[in-house]
Amino acid sequence: MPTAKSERTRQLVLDTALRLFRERGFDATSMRDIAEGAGLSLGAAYYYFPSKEAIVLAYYASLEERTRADEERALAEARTLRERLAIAYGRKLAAVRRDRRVLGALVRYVADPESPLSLFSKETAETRAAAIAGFRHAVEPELAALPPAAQRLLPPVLWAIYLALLLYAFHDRSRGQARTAALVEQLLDLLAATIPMLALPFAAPILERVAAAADAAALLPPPPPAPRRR
Amino acid sequence: MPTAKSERTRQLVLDTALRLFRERGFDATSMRDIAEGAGLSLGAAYYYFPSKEAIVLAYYASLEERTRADEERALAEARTLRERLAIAYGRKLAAVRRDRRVLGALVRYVADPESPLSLFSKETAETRAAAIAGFRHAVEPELAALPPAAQRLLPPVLWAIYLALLLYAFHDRSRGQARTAALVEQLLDLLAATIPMLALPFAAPILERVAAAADAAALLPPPPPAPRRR
DNA sequence: GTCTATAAAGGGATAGAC
DNA sequence: GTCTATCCCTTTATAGAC
Repeated sequence: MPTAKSERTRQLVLDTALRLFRERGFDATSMRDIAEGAGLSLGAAYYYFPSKEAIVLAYYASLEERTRADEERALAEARTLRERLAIAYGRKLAAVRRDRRVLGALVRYVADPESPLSLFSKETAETRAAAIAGFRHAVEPELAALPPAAQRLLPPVLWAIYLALLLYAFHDRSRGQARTAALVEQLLDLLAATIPMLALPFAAPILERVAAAADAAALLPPPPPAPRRR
Repeated sequence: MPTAKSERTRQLVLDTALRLFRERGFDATSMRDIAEGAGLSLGAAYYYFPSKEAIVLAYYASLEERTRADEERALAEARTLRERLAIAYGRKLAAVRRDRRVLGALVRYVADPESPLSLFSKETAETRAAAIAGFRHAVEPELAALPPAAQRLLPPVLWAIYLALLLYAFHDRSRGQARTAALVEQLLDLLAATIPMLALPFAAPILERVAAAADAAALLPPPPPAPRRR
């Protein structure tokens, strides 16, 4: 059971690390710098965080937690599809905007097949599922009108688009990430216009094929969300 | 000017490193191991390669070079769109299949905004442009029939799909990468069936919008490929 | 030009004493 | 919980042999 003092020290290490990361970048900040900045020994810093990347991960986790409730609330009030998508995409991109350099340190791990932090690892399965569920939540009202294949495909596809957006945002050095913002606006227009079109007859056979391909690759969450008639 | 002997030694370092990378993985192999394995001093290894990642990069470059001509030849003989896409996608994926662990060491850099090896860095612009040109080459015969927006979009989009496939392949631990192979087959069917559909009237407005969004984000190669009438 | 030998700076991570 | 001491790593550097 962590004492209050321990919790304070941990927070001190975290805050110091984040400050240094923001000032100099992740790679240019050593664990020795962090320990010294926090007035601790190197060993003490490692007592709280098993590795340097774990510090960034802790920051990411707290960010995730803080935005979740925020997002739920905003979603409940949103009226149109576009508004709901804007919320789903906007929240975490805002965090990247504020802290591109720090969160960017995680990017290298998410694509690395050997890393437990990888996008597709067992360790991140829960986060992944939660994120996809978030997108499902955002398009819930539209789902019923879509064919079954679209119902299964849409949330993971929105998530994949989100990953691509994140990648773009991390590389976006424009002022205030203006480019990312412009891209998101255009993307939202596009999605709001095209998602309803998935219900049109010509889309069905294509969607079936895409779903079949995704299934062959084990890319979709296994159980189709049991469509029920009332 | 490198002598023949120097070239041999360099190759020896490269071969030894690749052997060890394959046996133990990139991270678990130290430069000391490589030097020792090649019967050289540590300094000699650094004489040939400025860093450990440079060794993997040299391997990647030679791979690229060897496959390029191969691909050109195969493309010239291919008849259908599907065959041409199969060639464009198949070659490098085969290399990943043979050497997932080694090439996987590069994956962490391609998404890292701070790395000069990043997908979007100036240093990799040439490779990027060449890859996109390769996909343009593969769909050349179809392009003329498509609307201008589709002509601009298709090659970079095929390249983006290729990146996603690579990501999938690097994480694919199934035997002989059977999953990736299955996914590619399905994807080829899908692309061969849908690319011609881009010429249908209903597609034009959507394509225009996508192109506008991509332009706002500076995602497309600047000059539209000057369509000329004969 | 091609190396050997050796050292040292600076990093991440760990062991074990207190 | 916190410390010091230590290990092993990458990378740079240097002096000199062939």
